[in-house]
Amino acid sequence: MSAVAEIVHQKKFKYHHGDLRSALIEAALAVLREKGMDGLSLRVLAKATGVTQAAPYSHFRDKDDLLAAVAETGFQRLALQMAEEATGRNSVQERIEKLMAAYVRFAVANKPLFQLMFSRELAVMKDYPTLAMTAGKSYALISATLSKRQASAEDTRFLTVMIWSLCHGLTTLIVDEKIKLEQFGAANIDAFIRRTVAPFSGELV
Amino acid sequence: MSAVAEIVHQKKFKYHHGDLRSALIEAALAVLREKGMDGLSLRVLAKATGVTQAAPYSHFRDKDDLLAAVAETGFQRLALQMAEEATGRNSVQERIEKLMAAYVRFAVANKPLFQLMFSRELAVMKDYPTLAMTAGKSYALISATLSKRQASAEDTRFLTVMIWSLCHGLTTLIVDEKIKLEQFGAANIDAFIRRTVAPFSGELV
DNA sequence: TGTACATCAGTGAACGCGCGTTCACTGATGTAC
DNA sequence: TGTACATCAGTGAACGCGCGTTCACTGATGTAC
Repeated sequence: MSAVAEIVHQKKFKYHHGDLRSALIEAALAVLREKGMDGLSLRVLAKATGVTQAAPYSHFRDKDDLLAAVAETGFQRLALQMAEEATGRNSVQERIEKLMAAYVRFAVANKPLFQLMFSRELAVMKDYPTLAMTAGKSYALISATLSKRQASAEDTRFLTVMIWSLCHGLTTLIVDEKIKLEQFGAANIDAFIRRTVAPFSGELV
Repeated sequence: MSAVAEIVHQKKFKYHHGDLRSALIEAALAVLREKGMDGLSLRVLAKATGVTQAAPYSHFRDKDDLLAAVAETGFQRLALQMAEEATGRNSVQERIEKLMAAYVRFAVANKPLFQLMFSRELAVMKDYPTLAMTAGKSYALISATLSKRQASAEDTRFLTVMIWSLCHGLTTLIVDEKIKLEQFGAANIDAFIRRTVAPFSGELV
């Protein structure tokens, strides 16, 4: 194969990217991690995937569409991480603690992504049904754990909201730097959570 | 006074605005309420206060400086609303419930402002010492209430974090529309909070 | 009371920027024959 | 196996926009005498 043919061959592969859609989402996650929400523009993503700035429009209706897809990936990973961390734990309290720890850890490790997932802009995106479904997975994990107790469905529902609120509040306060762990003499997230959950542990039987 | 003189007189009052700084903050609050965070630009605020787009720079170093001042106003109002709602209540549990209700209500009534107050961009703004101080008032209100119980200072500190997390989480989940009150058959915020706080009410003695 | 002057809040024009989105197009691909 | 053709992912140039910030300036104000 001649050098020119080789170039043409490369060109061939370059022209039709192969999986630009996934590449864009992956690039978005990387940009979020490195530059935060403000650095996230379609043009940047296009450049990052080696493609013209108009190319993303072949895969996403507009920027919101791309954002929704990124958020959905985020929710999937969050749920996965929570599920993994809680496997093998049988005590309800221990499972809850692990779920919460995974939640906090995910958010801390992916601050801008977490911010995007729970941003108000995204609330408008209930036009994206699969996103809503994926977003519900974390809730479902907590709810399923709590329903192992002997309690009415309604009781479980309210306790789920409470746990999720506690978890989400703790997480956002940490992520947004309104609470500093060191401030409370907590060595790590797990200890801090255990301590914070302690007051109402009686409920988790 | 002649018509011309009157115009000059008006002009006089217009040129030196009088209290542009306050006017800008007030305008910002209005814009946030009506258009949300995205509509908030210095140019818009300048126009809203009837002033040139460069005028704000006489009162604020840059946009962040203005944003910090707006957020501080928000924190002041939040703390005020919380303190007002809790006065006259002596039971710790009742006070906590009222403080939480005020917190949620404030956030729901001022979604974009609340969003700004707790946004990560603002976290970088710890260069604004008075802002940090004002932001701590809500925490202080909860902490003061809880310290009325018979418990160690450390115990109080952790319970404060827990209550604040619960409160803040519940609030943001409601504001960001991840939780719908109706979904849980709650008639109003107070009932919902009472129900959510119930599980660990034993701690609040 | 009247005048000279320093101060500084606000003007108006301009800067450069990155953004989302559109458009007519072209090149690569896979399929039908 | 080879050719014609429809499809559509990606190109490259351009659109209009609003933004934060700067700059030399000017007009109003209050103070010192």
